Amino acid sequence: MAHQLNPKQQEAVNTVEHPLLVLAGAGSGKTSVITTKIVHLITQCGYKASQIAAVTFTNKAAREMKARVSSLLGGRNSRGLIVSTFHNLGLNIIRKEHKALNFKSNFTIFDDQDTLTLIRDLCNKNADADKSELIAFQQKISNWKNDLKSPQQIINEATNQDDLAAAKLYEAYDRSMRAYNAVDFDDLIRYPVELFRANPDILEKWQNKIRYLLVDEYQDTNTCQYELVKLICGRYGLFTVVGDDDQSIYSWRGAQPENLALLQDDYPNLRVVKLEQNYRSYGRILKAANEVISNNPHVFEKSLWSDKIYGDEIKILATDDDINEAERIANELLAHKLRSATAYSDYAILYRGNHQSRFMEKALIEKQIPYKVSGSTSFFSRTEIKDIMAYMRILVNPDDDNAFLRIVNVPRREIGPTTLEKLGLYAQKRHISLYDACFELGLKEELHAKGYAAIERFSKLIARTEDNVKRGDAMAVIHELLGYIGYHGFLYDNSSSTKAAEYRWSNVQQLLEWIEREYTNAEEDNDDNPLARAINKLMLREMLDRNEEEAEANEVQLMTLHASKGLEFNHVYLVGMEEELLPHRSSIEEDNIEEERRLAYVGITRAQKTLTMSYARQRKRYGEVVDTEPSRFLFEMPQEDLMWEEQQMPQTEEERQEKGRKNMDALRAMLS
DNA sequence: ACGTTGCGCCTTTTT
DNA sequence: GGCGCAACGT
Repeated sequence: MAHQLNPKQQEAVNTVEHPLLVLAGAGSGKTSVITTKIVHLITQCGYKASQIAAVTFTNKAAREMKARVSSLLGGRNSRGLIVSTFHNLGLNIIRKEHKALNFKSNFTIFDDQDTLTLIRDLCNKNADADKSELIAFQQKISNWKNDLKSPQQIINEATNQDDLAAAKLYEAYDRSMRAYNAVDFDDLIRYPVELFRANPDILEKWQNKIRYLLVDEYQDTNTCQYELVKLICGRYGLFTVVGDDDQSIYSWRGAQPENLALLQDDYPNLRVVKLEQNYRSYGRILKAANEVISNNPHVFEKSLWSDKIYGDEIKILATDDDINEAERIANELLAHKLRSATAYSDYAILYRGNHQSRFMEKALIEKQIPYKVSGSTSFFSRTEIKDIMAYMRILVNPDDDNAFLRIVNVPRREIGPTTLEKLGLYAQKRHISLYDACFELGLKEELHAKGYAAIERFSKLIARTEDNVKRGDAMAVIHELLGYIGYHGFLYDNSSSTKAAEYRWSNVQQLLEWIEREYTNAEEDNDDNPLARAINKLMLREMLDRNEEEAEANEVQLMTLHASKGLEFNHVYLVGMEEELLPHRSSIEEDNIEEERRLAYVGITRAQKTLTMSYARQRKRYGEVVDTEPSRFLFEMPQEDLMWEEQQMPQTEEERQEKGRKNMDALRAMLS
């Protein structure tokens, strides 16, 4: 990392009086610029740390930035400095202003899975719908929110029956979310914007609080997020945004790289600084990256250069199939490590989709290579985790019917569909939540005695626990709750093996540890509802890969290309370089190759010293073996810098195993 | 009311 | 090759 800033970087830091756009190519030291600038604002320009906010898109980036700022500031006070994701900033605004927004202080966050179940429930009342349709609705609603369109607007604009039906669904969705006292990810940005637009006094309060705003990865902002930036910065536009249109890989999430160009219209006195010196990659890698991305159209022309050495050729491995690919990557990695005395943490294996990690993991385990898969959100889609989270959410926010339905009969309490349907009708009639309905006197008439008794037992359990949580030691209460409902035993009864049950229980333990940590943090902040705070943070996956020490551990890093953005590694393996994978099939169909090319560009530019790419001639897809073709992006790279490597594969299984043994022996010999 | 089994459906990327 | 979902059996 450059200690001394180059003139362009210095200019970006020193430009304080004007709104500033920094066009920062890959590896051009943009994080240095942002962090140095924060320090500059505090030490040279009279800003208090608490008047500055820096916003990023991922928790990882936020955490790293925070660490770097505080190390740069040394002993100086960084109290009150906001470094967070857009979503976290929005969450904090909503928490502080929940009254003006008509939310109770114990509101909770719905993730995509939760919103999908809600949409399914809403649809089932009208007609039958299949999954892809539901997801389409979900995306539509998300897009409308990101474009700041209200349900009313959408209903008014609808021109045909289908549009109208979708718009009506949006309206019902919005109503339900309010009734649940819940917000989704898009709402975390949307509500602050609506709030600021409708309440100039509240806006002014926040404008006074945040005097200077810095935005990282600005090309990833959507309309709503840009609006939030504009509102907070007001007409003086005291901000620095840093972005690179070549690294825009989130358009599927509503990101509008056009926001880069829009800045010039919205702020005529905008200054633009380009950072074009790359401090990361060897020349050959940078050349290949530049050549690939030159196939895309560009709004801002820039040419990245590097004064580093040229480096080794880029290796292209042609492999037989996905299993063979994983084995050979593992072998390559191991051989390279032994040759160059590097650490495992110098290596990263990058892929297009999460499912690709499985083969890699298997190969790495076989060769006893330590690794870490990062960015996988799958932990939170595990049933045991969703169950416990649902318990937590109902404790925080009893109006959350979604959470209620998930756990009302888990573990089994003899509460079946018939009882629940009657409960649901009753609640609907009175416009109250399912939980509240449990305590209504009239409910007893509607239900069978047995059903009512079961419901009563459940609702009283929740009420009692909720009460105990408020009284004090929440974590002890939660552990007691799990013991009372016998969740541990439930896992053992419902898992295929003891081993599986143990694993699932250890997941629960992990979750409880995270909750405890966030809970303690919230308590130290004197939060009035620490459990709510902790659960919402967990919903934003804030604690994932937070352990910086572990990131430093000696492990090979496995992650998706999306998750790799902003990171760098000495040696990068980019696997699955095939048509229909990268570029992905759906992107080919939607004619959106450009974003896939940027994805490839992001992957290539993660590499500092060596880059190896691989493709498999055959790959299992939907369980069926399919022939594949090498990715077009391989042919877009300068061929004189590539080294295509074929491998004569042993024909039989025995030969293959024999060869594997020989490899291992050779490696062991080298080790000793 | 609950558990099991078999069928058919996808599978991009994330806060 | 893994999920949810529907149908059936207890």
